[in-house]
Amino acid sequence: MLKESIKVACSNCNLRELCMPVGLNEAELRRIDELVAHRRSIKRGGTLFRNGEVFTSLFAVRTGFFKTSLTTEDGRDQVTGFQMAGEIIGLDGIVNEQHTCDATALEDAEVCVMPFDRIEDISREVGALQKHVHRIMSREIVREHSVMLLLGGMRAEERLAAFLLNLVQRLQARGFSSQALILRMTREEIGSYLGMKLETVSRTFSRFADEGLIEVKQRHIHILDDQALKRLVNPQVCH
Amino acid sequence: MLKESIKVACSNCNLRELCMPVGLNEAELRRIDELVAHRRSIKRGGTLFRNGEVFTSLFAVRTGFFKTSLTTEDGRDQVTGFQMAGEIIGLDGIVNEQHTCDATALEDAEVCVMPFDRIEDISREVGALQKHVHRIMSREIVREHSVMLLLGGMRAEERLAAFLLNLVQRLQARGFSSQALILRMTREEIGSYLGMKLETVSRTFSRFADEGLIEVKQRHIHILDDQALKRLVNPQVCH
DNA sequence: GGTCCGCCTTGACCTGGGTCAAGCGCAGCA
DNA sequence: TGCTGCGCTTGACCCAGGTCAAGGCGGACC
Repeated sequence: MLKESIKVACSNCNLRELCMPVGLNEAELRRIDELVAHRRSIKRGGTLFRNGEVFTSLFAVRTGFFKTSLTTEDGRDQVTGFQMAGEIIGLDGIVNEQHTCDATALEDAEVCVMPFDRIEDISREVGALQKHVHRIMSREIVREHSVMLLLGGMRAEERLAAFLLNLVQRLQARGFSSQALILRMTREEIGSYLGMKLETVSRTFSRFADEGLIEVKQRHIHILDDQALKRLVNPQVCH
Repeated sequence: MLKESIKVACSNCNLRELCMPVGLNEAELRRIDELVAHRRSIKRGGTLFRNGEVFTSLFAVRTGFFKTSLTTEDGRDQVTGFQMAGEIIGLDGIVNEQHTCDATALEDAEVCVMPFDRIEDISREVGALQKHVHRIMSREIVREHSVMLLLGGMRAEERLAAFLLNLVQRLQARGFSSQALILRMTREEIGSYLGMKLETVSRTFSRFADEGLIEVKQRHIHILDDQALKRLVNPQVCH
């Protein structure tokens, strides 16, 4: 819960092109800099918000890694997403001004806090921001469509392959290797996200390793044959 | 593709409270009336838009019933939602100005066409509309979370029970019976949405009927014991 | 009124992945 | 340096739901 009052400026943040609209003029940039009220640090295992809490702000991940999850009354829970630097958390809270999931840090993290009424005010003046907010929400909707495809129609190995490819692609967009990655979540969390049990996640990793597609050492994954993974997700059209 | 130039006005549409913000003053109402460019009729089986088409407008369902679905390159497809009167279709297209799914009419239907740049223009002036657009998108995100929960963690009978309860609740909000409903979609489409095969949908309906929870006659469903259905979805917390 | 076709139901069988259980290995801590 | 516990792996077994196959039913069209 600790808040830092360090003056922050999106205009010279190195994640700017991930969080913010591009092509702004000087005046618009200054307005955008007012978006972030402050930053907030969350320790590994801590929560950014919890289901039921009142919604006031969106959060942009600056460093660290989060999961969002929902828990049903009868105790099952479902991971709805994993968020890394530059991604926005909290969109679910807008509709009823109340968060409908938990956001948990999977490692020590820092976020930019953007009060939503401020976002609304500024985006009424700065068209590029308005457009940007719409695109971010639409992107989330499209992402969830692809998760529905994954959960609804794919087999375990297809799901896991799609998951790895997606992670690595996002990491690459952030300047990391496209072969090596470190999983910040447990097998159980991966399983929850992908609709399978942790044992199945583990077995499927082992199978991929046996077949030479990846190397697995704890949470360190090395992708050896991304083409094969891609073929798994999208079995070539037979003709 | 036929377009009608009948002058339409949201301000006295009987679906207004479903599609539009409430509590507007006279001037705002007039602005809102400019949102809908025209109406469009779609015959049963016809498409409102298809994956890949350029995005220009959101659509509000006036009459009829739609499904949205995605098709992978290898031919599998996933129904991502069913939309009825008052609901908004097309949000997925905003992010890349291109639709990412197909929207198909499951019965003869009519929609209001709302050019998105017009929505953006007006919502920069009318705060209530801006808020409304945000809420609609957020609501879609939350809905998809609950579908992920359903696909990720529930068993076949829980999914189908949740599906029926959701449908009937939405119909009730539109003034229809909370006991009787007519399915507008095939067993296969239900199955695709719920991540199960049409045979399993059929068998599960039959099982519900045997147990006296519902009556099934073709696509006519009569709910006899909604409490039991609710218990299925949310097995009572044991204590 | 008959025929056709799409949609649905039901049965028999099979299998992917869930369940249960045992044990391993690394990180943190005394 | 050894202990403890969490996260992970692996094996054996089982079952929900998928697959394949054979009709049935009702609405549309001749």
